[in-house]
Amino acid sequence: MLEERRLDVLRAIVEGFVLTNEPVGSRAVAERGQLGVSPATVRNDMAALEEEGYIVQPHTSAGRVPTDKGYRLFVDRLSTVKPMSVAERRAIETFLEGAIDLDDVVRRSVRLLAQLTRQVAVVQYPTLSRAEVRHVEVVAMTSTRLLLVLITDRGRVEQRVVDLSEPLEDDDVADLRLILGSALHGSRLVDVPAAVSELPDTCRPHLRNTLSALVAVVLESLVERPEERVLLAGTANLTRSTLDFPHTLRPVLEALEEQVVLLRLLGSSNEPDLITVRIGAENDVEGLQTTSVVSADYGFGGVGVLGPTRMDYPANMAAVRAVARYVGELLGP
Amino acid sequence: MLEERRLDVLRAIVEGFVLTNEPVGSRAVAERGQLGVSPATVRNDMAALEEEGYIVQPHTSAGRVPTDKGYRLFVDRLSTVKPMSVAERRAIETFLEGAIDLDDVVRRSVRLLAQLTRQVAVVQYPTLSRAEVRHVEVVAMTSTRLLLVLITDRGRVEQRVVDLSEPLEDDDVADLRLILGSALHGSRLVDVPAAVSELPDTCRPHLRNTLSALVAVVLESLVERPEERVLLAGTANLTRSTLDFPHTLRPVLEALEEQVVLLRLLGSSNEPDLITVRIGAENDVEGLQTTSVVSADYGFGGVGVLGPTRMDYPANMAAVRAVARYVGELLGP
DNA sequence: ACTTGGCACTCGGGACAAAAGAGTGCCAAG
DNA sequence: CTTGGCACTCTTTTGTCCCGAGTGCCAAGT
Repeated sequence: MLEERRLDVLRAIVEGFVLTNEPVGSRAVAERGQLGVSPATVRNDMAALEEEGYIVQPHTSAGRVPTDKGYRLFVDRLSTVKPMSVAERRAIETFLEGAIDLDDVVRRSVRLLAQLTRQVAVVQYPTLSRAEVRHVEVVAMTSTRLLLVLITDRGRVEQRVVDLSEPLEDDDVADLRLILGSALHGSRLVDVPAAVSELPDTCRPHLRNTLSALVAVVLESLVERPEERVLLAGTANLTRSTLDFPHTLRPVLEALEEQVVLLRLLGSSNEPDLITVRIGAENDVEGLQTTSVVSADYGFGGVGVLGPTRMDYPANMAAVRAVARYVGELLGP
Repeated sequence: MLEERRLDVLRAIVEGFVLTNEPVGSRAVAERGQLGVSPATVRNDMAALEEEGYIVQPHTSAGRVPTDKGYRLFVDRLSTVKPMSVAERRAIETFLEGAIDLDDVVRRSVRLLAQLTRQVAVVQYPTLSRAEVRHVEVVAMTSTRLLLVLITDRGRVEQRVVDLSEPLEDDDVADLRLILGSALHGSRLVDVPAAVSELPDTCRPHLRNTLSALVAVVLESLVERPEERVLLAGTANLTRSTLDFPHTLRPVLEALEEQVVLLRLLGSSNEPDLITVRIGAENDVEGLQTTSVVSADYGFGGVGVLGPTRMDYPANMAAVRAVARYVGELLGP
């Protein structure tokens, strides 16, 4: 059927609106859209598209603007992820290559992504769950306070302070280190809970309490609070669309301060190389219902960008995918 | 001389403007300012104050607004840090008490400070330089890659990855750990460079290269890149004064993304219990010339808030001081 | 059955003018 | 030195008008 052209009209509207930030009228669509039809024809299609809820007009004598539903159709059926130029790929590569550190990789990635897309960028620190324990360290800070340090194979270090109910000798500390070390060395973090849960029962009585405390901390820090962190960059880019968000900016900034919220934004898609797009109200996060999020998984965590629903989806999807791939490679082996 | 009343007029103007965000006229000063004089009298004083550059009028028929110089005089001579209520002190205390972790202390402090002042809050992670080395760990990630971990007495952990030019045996790793450990244990971080710089010369030849590499990393991470980090919260509060910053918001957000800039903001004052206020152009940081910063040192780093020059200085100074004190106590022993 | 040009209609926004208000500076008197 | 009065200056508000953009609908064309 002639749906074909209607979709082209929608595409033209989306692209036009993204470009100009102004409602786009039938004439503009007819001319810029490369369809060989007159404005009047376009108007008919637009009426139909509006009927079905893909576009709206802000007021009677204005052009049309895509709705969330319209953008959704656009990304699902009308947009192709536009491949990045060679120059861009090289830029990404060289920019990330200089990283000296796990933290540095993450820091550089967010900044890069923010710069590339001119949106707010979010990058999650590699999640621990698939990492292996490389080393366990128990250090006495005082006689009743231990510092427990887990070092993983990806160069990540987790630390926890443990307060003890009874004081401890240096020898005991060494013992604990040994016990925990042999129990954990080489296990993947997901398997750690199983590996440690029985430990207290099998050790010398006078260490039992202390070991229980340590084990509890290990379990807590790994299971209950996976301590997933994210890094943010490019909030200044929100002001570019300050025209869009006149006073909607505040709730957005507020939402972005919550780590939990950010994690939820990146959360859902665990399949690498799948790009997730959440448009407007599809984000059931308070304050972000006028924004869209494009995210992807790099294998050990997520990366994404956030901006107004009126964003250049193809470009942002491309950038997110590219960065996710590079980060994945960088942190993979 | 009658300077006395002029200062009262200035105070009334500052307080009025902070309160209402609108230029304040002679009538308002006369009424709200509790001085027993007529508007006409006030006008004379205002003319004088304007003459001397403490206030300006945005346009001919508007009230007066304080200049940076006016605010400066205000904080120097007219404002007393208003003590926090008992309830507030208790709130601070209980809020910070729940911290489980060094990182957690910092996180809670920023949030608290942002909430208390309704400004942007900045808290620096405790600087390493006065900390003592509690433990040194060397872990082999691969045969040519080591992870070096320094654990300090305040529960802070510094880590660095070191790539080696030649592969290493497990025994060697243990040796290295021992050598570094005995050299560093107990030294204050500032003294570490001296403690390690001679090490390579005194050890067995076949470890010399590797040890040099490690030492180089230690030196670099401690001296050249002190890796001072800061945490930020409350950026959303900037939008409250979006009326002040119509489009000045963008450069501010941009500036706040630079760690270096934030460090400079907290930087100068190393004396605990001294509150530093930098007003408007006194911040020689690009983009922050329309903002003021109130900061203090808690002993191992700085805390502060940033907001429009039109801010409630006494209240913010009180909050910053209170938080700095609590954080200092919390991290002190 | 679509497409198209024509046409009347709606509305937002810019231009302009007049009026209202706020606040000042200055002066002359207390 | 203070104060009330007053003229003056600007900004802000309000109101009106008009233009242009864009639409919807219709009747004619293919």
